[in-house]
Amino acid sequence: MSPPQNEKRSVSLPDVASEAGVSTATAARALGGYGSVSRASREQVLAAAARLGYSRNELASSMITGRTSSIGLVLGDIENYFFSALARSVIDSAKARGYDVLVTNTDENIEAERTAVRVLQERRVDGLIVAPVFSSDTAHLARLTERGTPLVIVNGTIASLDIDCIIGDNVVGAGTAVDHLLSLGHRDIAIVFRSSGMPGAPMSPALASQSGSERVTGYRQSLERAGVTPRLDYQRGGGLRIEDAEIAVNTLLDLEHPPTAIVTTNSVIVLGLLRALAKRGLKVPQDMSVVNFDDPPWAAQVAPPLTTVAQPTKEMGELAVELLCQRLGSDGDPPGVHRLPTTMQLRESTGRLKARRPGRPPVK
Amino acid sequence: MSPPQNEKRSVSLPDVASEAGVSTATAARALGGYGSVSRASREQVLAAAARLGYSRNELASSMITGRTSSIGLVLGDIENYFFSALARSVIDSAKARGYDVLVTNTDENIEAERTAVRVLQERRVDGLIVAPVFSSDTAHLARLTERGTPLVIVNGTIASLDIDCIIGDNVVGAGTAVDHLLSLGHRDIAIVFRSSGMPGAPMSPALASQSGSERVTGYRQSLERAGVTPRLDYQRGGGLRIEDAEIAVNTLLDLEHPPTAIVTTNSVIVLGLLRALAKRGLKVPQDMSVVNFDDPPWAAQVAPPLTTVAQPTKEMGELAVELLCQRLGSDGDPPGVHRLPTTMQLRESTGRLKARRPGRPPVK
DNA sequence: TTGTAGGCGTTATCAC
DNA sequence: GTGATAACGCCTACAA
Repeated sequence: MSPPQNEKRSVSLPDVASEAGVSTATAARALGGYGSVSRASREQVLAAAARLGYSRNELASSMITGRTSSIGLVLGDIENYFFSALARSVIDSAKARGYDVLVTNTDENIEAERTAVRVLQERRVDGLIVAPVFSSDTAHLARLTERGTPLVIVNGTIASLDIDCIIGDNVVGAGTAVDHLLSLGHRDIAIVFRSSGMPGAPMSPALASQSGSERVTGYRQSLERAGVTPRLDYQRGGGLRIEDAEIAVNTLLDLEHPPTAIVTTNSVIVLGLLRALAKRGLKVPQDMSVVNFDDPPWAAQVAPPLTTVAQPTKEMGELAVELLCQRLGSDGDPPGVHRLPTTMQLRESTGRLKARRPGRPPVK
Repeated sequence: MSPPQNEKRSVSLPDVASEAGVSTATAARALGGYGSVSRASREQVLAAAARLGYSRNELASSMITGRTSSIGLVLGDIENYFFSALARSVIDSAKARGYDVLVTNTDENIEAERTAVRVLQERRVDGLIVAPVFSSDTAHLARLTERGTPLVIVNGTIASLDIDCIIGDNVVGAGTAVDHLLSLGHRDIAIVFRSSGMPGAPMSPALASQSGSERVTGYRQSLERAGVTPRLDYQRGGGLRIEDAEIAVNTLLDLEHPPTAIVTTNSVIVLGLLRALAKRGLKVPQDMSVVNFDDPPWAAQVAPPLTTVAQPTKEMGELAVELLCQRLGSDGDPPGVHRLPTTMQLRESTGRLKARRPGRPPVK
């Protein structure tokens, strides 16, 4: 005798309609807020819906309208500050425009990325924002655009597709970081980048992400401008986890001629670096200067506060959603690559190079 | 003349069926991997699907089967480490069981929570995991369970509903933190908790979340056990943002008799605390002992490494998904409250109380 | 093993 | 303003 007879078929539009004494069409119009409905009927329908505990089935609605009001977000590693900040920004921006977000984590695994894209497509998301694992292995992304599903790339570019790409100015950003270290007298500058291979492995384009590669490029170019020849053994893959990065840093510290400054290409790597230094009792910046790519909230609060290259994560997320919505509305400028500038946050983890040998006074 | 005639109707099951020269039923069976299909037909269908670039419409499928293979996750603030770690855990666990996750952020706003729950329900998620803003304002959650939608609560309990709740042992956790400070000789111990009101406002149950309130309770009980009367002006709401927490801490530091130790109830608040201390040149732990609730990866890497009360975020997320899946399968134990133990991470941000007045040597 | 036909819950298109 | 009715794309008895 109770209306909410659980575990049965849920109350649907015809139920509401008959309860309100109108047709399903009228009920749909009243509940959907479109077409024209008389005041009286609308109130009848709304009351009936409330009485029955009606909940509109978005699935059915989407099947008809062809849109789900949802977008898919495919990220590499949501534990990395860059991606979590990006996720936050995308979720907020999307909500402001009436979209929900389906978040997927790939762990920088191309197979996971392919699966994610397929599943999201099967869910008929209206559009996708993807931080791609590779900028070359993109058949699954090409298929998306062929089907006409709007796609925006973040933290990478896809040269073969005519779509919007948003990426930080990694070459310049890394360059300014190295320039800064050079200006402090450092010459033995290393870089530890996120890589999919074994931690400690030397640089190889296949191991690093596009962003990572670009940052290494900026690093090299800056050194070469200063007349310093980049050493391969100063360019190490730091793996994906804090522990991996720690191992990679240790291989650097164990070199016969260890670096005096290290650039890290993300916030996971830098934690491994700090851990490795702490375990050896090495002080920052006295024994080692450190610059990190990305500027998480805690960077300013560690001791010493970390000098970083900040990316405009919030703007990137907002722009991604905005561009996606332009495509959804089929208005907007032709797609292209959006390079967003980075900003150097000068704090205290970088110091002037001191002479290595005791007896020679530190340069002042 | 090209097969992928964009902006048209996408290729659907009947298209594949006719291309393969079989009925839609056979095509559906071949693609869905159920029923019995002859080897020959299956290959025909699969080939046709690949040729046409077929992508199954999960929406339509879900309408028939009644399940979407997706779960909704409603969180307070994904920028807070606790929630982002929880999200990561839930997303991973859910994927392992074949579910996608719809993540929503409420910013601890009850209205946003209501909307999120409604929208997710309209999307027909198979179940929901909610970190509730309030443990009392729960009509929208009650409606869910009435409809029969499985629901698991994290970081809170709902006494009025017979559902699974997962929550850290906040009273005990905060108690051990304060016990530790007491054992170091501290008596003037303050606590700054996440609150929705103005930063710096004194404790009020309406301002703090359930977890926050419980942590304050543990704090008070520990003090009282030690014969110390809790002071109201040592219990401050820290708002939601780092900047708010900084303000709250400043009101503490400006007291005529400021505390010698501070407990913070989450990782956003503690960053505000560290910032406030740094700006005043106060050293941790020499001038101020600090314990934080939650143990983000950077806590061990700041200087000094932070003493924290760690929650088992990974286990919480896994358990939430597991319990939800039990409800979905309608097997499993009767629902109840799962209190997960916290673990104290003793590091270096807490030190023995020094005498305040110069002249008296610090206690050693 | 295969095909036919009905239905999931909504929106859209018409007449009325 | 309102009400039949036909889609949307798929699953699933049931019959062949």
